[in-house]
Amino acid sequence: MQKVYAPPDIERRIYAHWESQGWFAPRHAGGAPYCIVIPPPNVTGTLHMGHAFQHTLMDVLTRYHRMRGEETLWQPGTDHAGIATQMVVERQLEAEGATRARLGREAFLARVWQWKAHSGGTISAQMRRLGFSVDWSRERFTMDADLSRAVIEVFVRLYDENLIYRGKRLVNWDPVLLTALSDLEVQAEEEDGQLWHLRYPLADGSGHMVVATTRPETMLGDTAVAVNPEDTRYRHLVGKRLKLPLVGRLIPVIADAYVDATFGSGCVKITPAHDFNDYELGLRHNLPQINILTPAAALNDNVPPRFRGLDRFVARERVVAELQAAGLIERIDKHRMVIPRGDRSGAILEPYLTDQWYVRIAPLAAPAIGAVESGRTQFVPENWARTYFEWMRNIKDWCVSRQLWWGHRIPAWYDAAGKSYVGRSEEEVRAKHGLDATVALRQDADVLDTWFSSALWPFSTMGWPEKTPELAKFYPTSVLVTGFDIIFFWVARMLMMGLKFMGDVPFRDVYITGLVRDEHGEKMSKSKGNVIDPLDIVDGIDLEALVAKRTRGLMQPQLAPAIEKATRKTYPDGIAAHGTDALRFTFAALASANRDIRFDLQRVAGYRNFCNKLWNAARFVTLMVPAEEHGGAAPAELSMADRWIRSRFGRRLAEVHIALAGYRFDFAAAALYEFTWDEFCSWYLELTKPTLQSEGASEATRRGTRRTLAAMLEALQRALHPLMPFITEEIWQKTAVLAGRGGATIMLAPYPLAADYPADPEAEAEIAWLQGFILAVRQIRGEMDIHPSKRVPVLVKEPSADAQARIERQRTYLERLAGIENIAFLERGAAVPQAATAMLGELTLLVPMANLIDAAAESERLGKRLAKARQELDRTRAQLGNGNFVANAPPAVVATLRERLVELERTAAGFEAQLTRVRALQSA
RNA sequence: GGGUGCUUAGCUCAGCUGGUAGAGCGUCGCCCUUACAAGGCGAAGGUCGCAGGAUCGUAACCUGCAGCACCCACCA
Repeated sequence: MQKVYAPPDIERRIYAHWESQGWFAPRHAGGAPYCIVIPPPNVTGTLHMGHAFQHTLMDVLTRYHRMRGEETLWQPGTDHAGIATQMVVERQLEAEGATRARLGREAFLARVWQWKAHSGGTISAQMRRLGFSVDWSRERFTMDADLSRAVIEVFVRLYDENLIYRGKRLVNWDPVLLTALSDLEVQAEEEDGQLWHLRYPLADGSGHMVVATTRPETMLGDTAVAVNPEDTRYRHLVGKRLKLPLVGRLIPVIADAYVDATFGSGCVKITPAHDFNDYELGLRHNLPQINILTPAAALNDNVPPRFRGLDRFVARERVVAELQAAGLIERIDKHRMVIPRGDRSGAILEPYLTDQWYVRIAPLAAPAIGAVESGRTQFVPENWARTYFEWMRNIKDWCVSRQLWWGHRIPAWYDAAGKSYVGRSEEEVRAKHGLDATVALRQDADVLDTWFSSALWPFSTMGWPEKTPELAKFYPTSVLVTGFDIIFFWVARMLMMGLKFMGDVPFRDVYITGLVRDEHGEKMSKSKGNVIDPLDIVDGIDLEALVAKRTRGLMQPQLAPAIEKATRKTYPDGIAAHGTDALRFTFAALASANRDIRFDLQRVAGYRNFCNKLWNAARFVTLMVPAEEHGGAAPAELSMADRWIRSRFGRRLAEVHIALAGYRFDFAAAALYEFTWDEFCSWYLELTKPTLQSEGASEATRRGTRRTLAAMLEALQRALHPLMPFITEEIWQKTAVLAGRGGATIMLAPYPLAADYPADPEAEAEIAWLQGFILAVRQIRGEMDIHPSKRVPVLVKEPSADAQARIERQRTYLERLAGIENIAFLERGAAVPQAATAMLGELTLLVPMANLIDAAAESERLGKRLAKARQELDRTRAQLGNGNFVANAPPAVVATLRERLVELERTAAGFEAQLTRVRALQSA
């Protein structure tokens, strides 16, 4: 084995092998099914840190359950991501001087498919590099033929049950993308605006009313002015008419409780076609709806000719200017207001009157609420259920039609009169409604919201509406791992659709991960220039390439210099290669509950070092254990250390199993890290050296240690495998044979069970004592700056017979690990030499000072120790002196404290005695 | 206007059902000791945001406040 672990070549080779062997596919081995469906990333997208993070957790679960013998499927696939993908291709066209409209629908779609074919493999290539064990043979795409069929089937069935309808109403309209959006796609942002106070003259010339508005241009579409019915200032005006300025239309003054008399002037202009509240109010009062905008948000022909064709913002200036000129603006206030923007385009949205398809959602939401209430699906952490309930209980009908080309075309056809027919195909529609070939039908031009198909993902990927064996086995899936940002978009909708069409929840658990942020806690985004490609952490990237990557293709190129500067500052040397396993372990270790993760490259470096540590531990084992060790009939005997490490391993495994059952990846990672580094490497490997390298031990004991060494290394690889698949496979391939274990791959080997490593309290107590002894001596050495290669003598003052026996038993280990030349006993009454002192239970350890230790330094050191012991002693005494405590605390707690008191008193007394002696020496 | 999360060592974070405050990184000291200098050994460093309360006892439970972050929401 190489001296330093070099991940890149090893990782690529291993993954290709796993995949070629078909080991990612579910295997029937008698275990229960376990299934995760991947949140399908955008097919043309690239893998970002959030994906890498979430996929790591999914892969940990997948590999863990697979190793436990469960029939495990991680279902991969990608999403067509309607708007996002269409926008990308349109931008490409724009760069070529072409447009979607000029190309035509068919050619445009061909172009998108072409782009998908070209860029669609990026994500899967990245996923392979990160070791994710998805079953590629089942990869799906939301626009595959069978998934599209599922979409149509769902649409038609919902329509047939009157759960989908078409209607003309106000919708959130994106005037740049020229499509309707759902409520969820609206980003409400607070921005600075103005509040214009306009004078509307009464038609009878008896004065005017002042209305306040943030959108003066919409006055051209006003059809009323409303006041609160209780508002005594205006009550007498209700029923009168106003002459709408610039337009001349007569509009009524109406009363409606919606109006807040205390805001603005207490009078509200009503524009039913361009405001959600006004729309509702207009319906209540039978007001006309005058649409004054074109789809691109310019003024249309329903306004006076001089305004026609003006963009909404130009029109605003014109309207304000004309009103101003006419003396109809009372005042203009600054005003903080909420502006709705499209989440993709960033354009200010318009409430716009159009025909759209809607899902009647309340009947679907009710059972989905019930499923979470009853715990059939559980959120982890559970507080996310509150967020879910909050939204679900106030849910509104879902606008599912989009005026795009890229997506699932709505299965509705219209005759010449505009009557719509919904069916699985034109043929079905004609047959069902008796429409022969002479009746011209044209299919609805719109497509469905991307999330409509995503909502079906847990069953559409498994062959629904057919009754497939996959559905029977893997539905409901075990857990969904995703971010809070798509609880509404996706999680809730999957629950609704799953319950509706499969009759059961789509997943048992929903594990909500935190967000991956940059080193300053900022959200990562291209425009901030703080994104990191996970593969750059894995394989490394030099500074120039990183700068280029971050500044290329910016929406706002003027940000490039700042981004470059920040990047050069944060990564002056670029990013070193850390390997996949280190990155994955980092993600797991940072995945605690309820917290975003602030990504810290230093942490990855730490876990890369951990990989190297593990690697070198494996090298040590290969040097110590000969290939022919295993399988021999020769007797073997376990040393205390052998028994100890097995016992410790069992305890750590128990922690890991509990942690993973509760999605505490950080706990699992910590347990394995600490076991590997602190217990296995720092203690156990060191303890094997005296056995294997010195003369004292019997051949049977040496054999026992060699076998334990090999067995523990092997089992440790299996325990670590879900977190660090590559290095563990590599080590396992090289060393499992030493433990008499074989197999084609570690990924199908059984996950170690805690029960196979039962606790051994005797060994744990003995080694704990041994560690205490060694640490005590090392502390003296460290604090006295004794050179590591210098061996020191140790005297044990008046040890009991038991202690003497113990020391004799462990003498070799103590001497070797603490750098002791020789341990001797100081009999009662014998002269106590000048020495540095440590207290270990009832034992006083002395390191004689001759030439080694400076009396002043030891005096200072003892003083510190004594002060610490006294401080604790005081605290313990005070607590035990509290009658209430003794009376009320559980007896076990009191007893423990009493023991500690005795211990502390002994320690303090020992230090005190020694301090007196050292001071005497000093003054002498 | 509702709601959620967070506040613990210089930094990033653990701390499960209340019973002597932990880790990683960083810092300091001594070491290239034959698995590993991407390492070994030792050390320093914390009024657990603030204020009340319940308790024998709280970083942890309750209440209030402050700060930070985020989500939802039709006040023109």
